[in-house]
Amino acid sequence: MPELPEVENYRRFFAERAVGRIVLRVVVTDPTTVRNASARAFARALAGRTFLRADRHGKWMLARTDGPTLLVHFGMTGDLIWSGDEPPRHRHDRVIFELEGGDELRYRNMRRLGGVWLAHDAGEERTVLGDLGPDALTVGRREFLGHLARRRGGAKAVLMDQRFAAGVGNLIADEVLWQARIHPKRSVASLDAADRARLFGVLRKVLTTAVEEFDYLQSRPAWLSHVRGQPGARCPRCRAPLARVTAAGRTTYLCPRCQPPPG
DNA sequence: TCGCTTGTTGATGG
DNA sequence: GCCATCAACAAGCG
Repeated sequence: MPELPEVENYRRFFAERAVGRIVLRVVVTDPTTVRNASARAFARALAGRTFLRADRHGKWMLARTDGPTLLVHFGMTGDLIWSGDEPPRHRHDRVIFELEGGDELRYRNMRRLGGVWLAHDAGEERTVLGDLGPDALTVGRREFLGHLARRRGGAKAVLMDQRFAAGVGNLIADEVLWQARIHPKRSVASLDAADRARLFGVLRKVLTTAVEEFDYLQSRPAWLSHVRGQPGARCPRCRAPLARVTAAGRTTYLCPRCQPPPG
């Protein structure tokens, strides 16, 4: 599931359910999910701690405690599960936080892409998160355009580069480029001022909308995402059949009429 | 069996 | 050094 909008909703969910609560015990059912500590050290470091705040940067969730910070990446299939919504544990619940009062928060991930890390200070946090660009939801227009001016390469590759703007994944990139009428393989160097301004405005609009409507894939029939991947799908704007190509190494859907190819 | 999946990283070649 | 591509990781589905 998770690109920026999903992770932002996980963050809000975590803030509602876990912030202010004490961790009684941490159960690691899959040690490979804990990435920069042993399962035992990870569990011991968080036991007895209180979750103070939940932040997000791009696709990362950062859960602050009165001890170390818990860093969570959801990969392609990660999720947060609350025991009150789903009492029985599931085989893909790989880390379980037992909270004071008897509730559990569970990190579920079918595939093992993603995981959890601990950071004991700001330096460790930077090491784990890597070289992330500004968060794609909150980046300002000036900073966005400044970063864009220094980049070369295809528009989709740049949008999805976490060093450019953190949080944009394969689906959001397709949606943004389709709404902005920019071909995914178009070189960003070839974009004129109007293209760049449109790209920023659309990115902002798509992300803010998707964050507030968790089921935007279903609830926005005028969006590309609503029909993306369906056999025989047509452009919601002009009804032309969608094209399927590979760009930036990922399956990409676009409208050949609305998004004219480069050259 | 093969191909595909909303992610990231490292190797490789131009 | 930059950029594009591909394999690998991983588990499930059609």
